[in-house]
Amino acid sequence: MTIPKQSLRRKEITTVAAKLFKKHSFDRTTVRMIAKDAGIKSGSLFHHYKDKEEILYAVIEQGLSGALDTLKKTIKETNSAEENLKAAILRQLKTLHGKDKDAHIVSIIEWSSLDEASRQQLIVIRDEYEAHWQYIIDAAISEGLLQGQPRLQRLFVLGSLNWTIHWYKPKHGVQIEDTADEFYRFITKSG
Amino acid sequence: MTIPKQSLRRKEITTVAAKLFKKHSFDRTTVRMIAKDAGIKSGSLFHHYKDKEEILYAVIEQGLSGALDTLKKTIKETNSAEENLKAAILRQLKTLHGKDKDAHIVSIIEWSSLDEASRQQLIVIRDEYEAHWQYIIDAAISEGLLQGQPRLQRLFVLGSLNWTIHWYKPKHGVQIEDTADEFYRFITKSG
DNA sequence: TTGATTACCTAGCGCTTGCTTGGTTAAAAT
DNA sequence: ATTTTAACCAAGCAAGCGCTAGGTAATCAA
Repeated sequence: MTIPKQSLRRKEITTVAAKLFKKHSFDRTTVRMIAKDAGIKSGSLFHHYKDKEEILYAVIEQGLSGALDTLKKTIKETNSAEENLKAAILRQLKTLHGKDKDAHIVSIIEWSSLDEASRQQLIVIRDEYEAHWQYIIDAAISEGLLQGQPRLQRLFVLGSLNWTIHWYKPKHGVQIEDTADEFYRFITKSG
Repeated sequence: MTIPKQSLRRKEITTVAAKLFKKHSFDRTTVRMIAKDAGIKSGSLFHHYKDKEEILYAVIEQGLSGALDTLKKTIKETNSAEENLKAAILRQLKTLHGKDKDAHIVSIIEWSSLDEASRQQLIVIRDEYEAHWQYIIDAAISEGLLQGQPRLQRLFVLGSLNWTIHWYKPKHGVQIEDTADEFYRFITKSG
């Protein structure tokens, strides 16, 4: 049987899989590749997961949960709407480009590789994540930092940030903080 | 032999493939699916293309070239930097969500499915496309419509627009023009 | 001491995949 | 009238894929 949903070993393998899914995509990553990097034989994977798709599910859950936790903390740690927005932008960029990036990037890119049932389960976390962002955006609009339709503002802001996965390359010299600052000025610049 | 690079039939099949690649992704679209929708047997596909990857190449080339032509026309038709920017935003959204969207969306999403050699060839069109956008952004900065580092401004703007492929659903009632207007206000709003 | 549980391995099955080979037919060119 | 070319089909091969079955060794509770 498979059953053990929260073992340490499973988490390790999930992290290995996240790295591969991000590098090669889900479809082009074979179970043999995952097994090799995890140091086991391919058949042994199915002791931990019932099928390959469950590995993707585990990766995406890890990515979404991690990002949600970070976002929650960020909101708690700040006081004004401006601080909130600034901090959330920086956190989002760090989530996408910091050391735990793999799982979260996979959760964005491979969402459509999940089957409908898995998506229905994970959408709960995703919705909560978006709701927290919406809260930040709404507050920013109330303070006059942003103007316009709340939902569209959130989609524009998050879209720009998420799109950085397609072009941002960390370099020594250019810090992610600089990009975050420039982006904050990009979306506000009213005062 | 394969040789006929610009036949009418090839264009038809490429369009069929674009639709499937957008709906199911490149990897999950089989040559048998493409053949069926094109009304031929799967083996016959290889009379028109040397392998499956060449079909993707054809789709992406179609998508990029189409978008580039449209962008060039848009720049010619307008006069001021403001008109230029407004028009380019609307055209970009129409390219992504209008009737010829498939090939262009595939050119964005499946870029990483190409092998290195194909990418090297197509990067020329892509660079020209980005250069035209940079021209529009630079002009907008000169006029004071935007502020900041030119390259980052372009990436932020295009990122937001391209990200709409993940959420925009055309509805009767809400027009794409409204979204374009709201986006223009989102990125400018200095005056 | 025994029995269950966890974590693996060995070996390979069955299926789908991209692609090939050798032919056919109809139209166009000579 | 004959040859060439373009566009297809029929049949199937080889490779790679996800996944399974049956077994072993170590750990741990009863």
